[in-house]
Formats: sequence, C-alpha cells, structure tokens
Amino acid sequence: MLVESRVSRRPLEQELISRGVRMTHQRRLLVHIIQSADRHLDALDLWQKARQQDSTLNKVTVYRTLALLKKHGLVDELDLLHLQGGRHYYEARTTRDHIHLACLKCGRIQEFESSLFEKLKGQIERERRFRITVVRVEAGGYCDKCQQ
Amino acid sequence: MLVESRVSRRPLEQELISRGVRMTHQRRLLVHIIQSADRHLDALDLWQKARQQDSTLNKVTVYRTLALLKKHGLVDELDLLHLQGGRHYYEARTTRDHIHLACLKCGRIQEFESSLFEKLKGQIERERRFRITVVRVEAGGYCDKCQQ
DNA sequence: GTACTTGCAAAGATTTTGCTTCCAA
DNA sequence: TTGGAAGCAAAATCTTTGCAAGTAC
Repeated sequence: MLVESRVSRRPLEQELISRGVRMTHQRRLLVHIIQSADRHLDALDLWQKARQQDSTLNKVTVYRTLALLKKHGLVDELDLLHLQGGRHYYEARTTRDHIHLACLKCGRIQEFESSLFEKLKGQIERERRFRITVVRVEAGGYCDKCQQ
Repeated sequence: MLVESRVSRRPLEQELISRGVRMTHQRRLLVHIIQSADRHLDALDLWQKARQQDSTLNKVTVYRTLALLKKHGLVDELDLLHLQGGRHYYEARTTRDHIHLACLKCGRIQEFESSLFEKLKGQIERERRFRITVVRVEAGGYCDKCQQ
C-alpha cells in the first residue's frame, strides 16, 4: 500500500510532482493548507479551509487527496487519543519523529522530540529485527497549566 | 471524562464491582472475553464472540460497555495504524505500558516493553511538567519474517 | 487525445442516541 | 423498589465507491 516512506522537507507540491503525480489546482490548494497549518487538521477542517478559496471543492476530493498523501508517506495520520471523537488528524511528515502530548482537560496538543525516542526505535529495530517505517506516539494526561 | 486511571491486575469484573458499578450478566460476559482474548478485539469481534454465549446481547451494549471501561481507565483503545480501516481495538490495561508493532505486510501485531520507554515517559513528565495518564505507541513497518 | 481526477449522489462502516422495558442491588 | 442498564430502532458521524463530466500533461 505504501509507495515510499522517504521523508523530505521539500514542499509537498514539489514532492508530488517529482513522483509523477498529476498536480491539479485542488491538490495544490489542499497541500498548501496542510503545510501552512498551525495545528493538526482533520478532513472536515481541511475542507472548510479549502472552500474559503474554492467553494466548489468537494469533500470527497479532500479524502482522496489525504489518501494519496498517506500512500506516498507524506503525511502522518493521528487520532490524538480520540479526544474529539473518531476523527483523524493529519500533519506533513517532518524529518524527525515526535511525540504528541494531548491534555485531557484543556485539549492542547504539544509536540516533544527526544533522543531517547530515537534510541527506543533503534532498540526495537535491533532486538526485534523490525524495520520501522512509521511511528505514532500519543500521550494523554494533564499539561503544566491544568495541574492547578 | 476519565474517572480513574489507576491500573490493577484484578479481574475487570472485581475492579468494576469495587467501583460500585452494577454487574450485569452482559458486562460480566464482555469483560471475561476481553480478558481472555489472545489478540486485540474490536467492537464487532467482541460482539460476535459474546453472541456465541448470549445470542440476545446487543451490539449497542458492547459499545456502552467499552465506553464504561474506557471511562474507568480499564482498557486501552488502539487503532493499530488503521491497517484494517477505522476500527478501534481494545485490550485490558496492564501494569506496564507497551509498544505495538504492526507489520504492514502480514498484519501481525507484536508487543514490546522497554525500560527506555519508561525513561522517555519520565523525561516528558519532568521536562514538560506533563502528567501522563495514558500512552499509546504504535509503530508500523516490516517484521523479521516479512523482510525475507 | 487519453488516462487520470473531480463532483455528485449514494452507499458503507462505525458509533451514538432516544426511549421503553427490564433487572441488580 | 428504584435507579441504572439493556434492547431495539433510528440517527449521527466519518469515509468510500460508482459513474459521468472535466482536465493535466
């Protein structure tokens, strides 16, 4: 299913073109929204933002574009512990994996990077001979501001 | 939303009774299935197994019981990277957190425990002053058998 | 020009809700 | 006995599919 999981900092648009994917104006709009987002968007968020610029863009196109990006390993799919129901959230994949910290009280999502996390992945790959292509870590709890 | 996140090895049935939850025969049946399962079950799996012993048990009761167990922090909800669509899988919470390794080729799910993982959680709690109550780690990739 | 993509409508999959009847404590 | 739980039906939510019309290359 996964076409390629190599990660790049190139804009998603360039990345798709270089892979021979046809660049429609709908796809261009959607990937630009994903890349400039300051928070994690779900399909509905993405559709609503896209419609502000192209009111004819259909929700189905959002789902199909997300499926395309997932297939190419260019976005990560999160569900942030289902704090808001069963939605899936998307973010452009970066070069470094990170952990999502979801506050169960205020709903804030923080990101956390750590060399321990990199070591943990290495341990899994060595001890289980498991080749990791995607990792998702989501921790729920209470952030500094919500512990009083 | 979360009532209590303390974890116990006591049977789920005893745990629920001690929390003053009414123990119906439907709940008893469902928690016994969850605890004796040798793999991760989703709501439909659970319903099908339950119906073998009580053909009148309704699917809605499965969802309501899972919501109850989640609220009490007695089960963890996984989606195993959506390998099989958007289903949620459940497992009785154990005393030690573990990582789920999902093979993208054969679909096998392995579990992995590590002191590095415990250290990583400690680092998050210290550096971000974030009190973790639930963690989910899911790694996708290729297991030893699927790399040839 | 042609194969791929979109929009639209409809279906599919999963989960939740309203309400009446039933039952555990 | 009585408040909470189950069953049933229906609705809600999220996602996918079939197909005709449109478009990138």
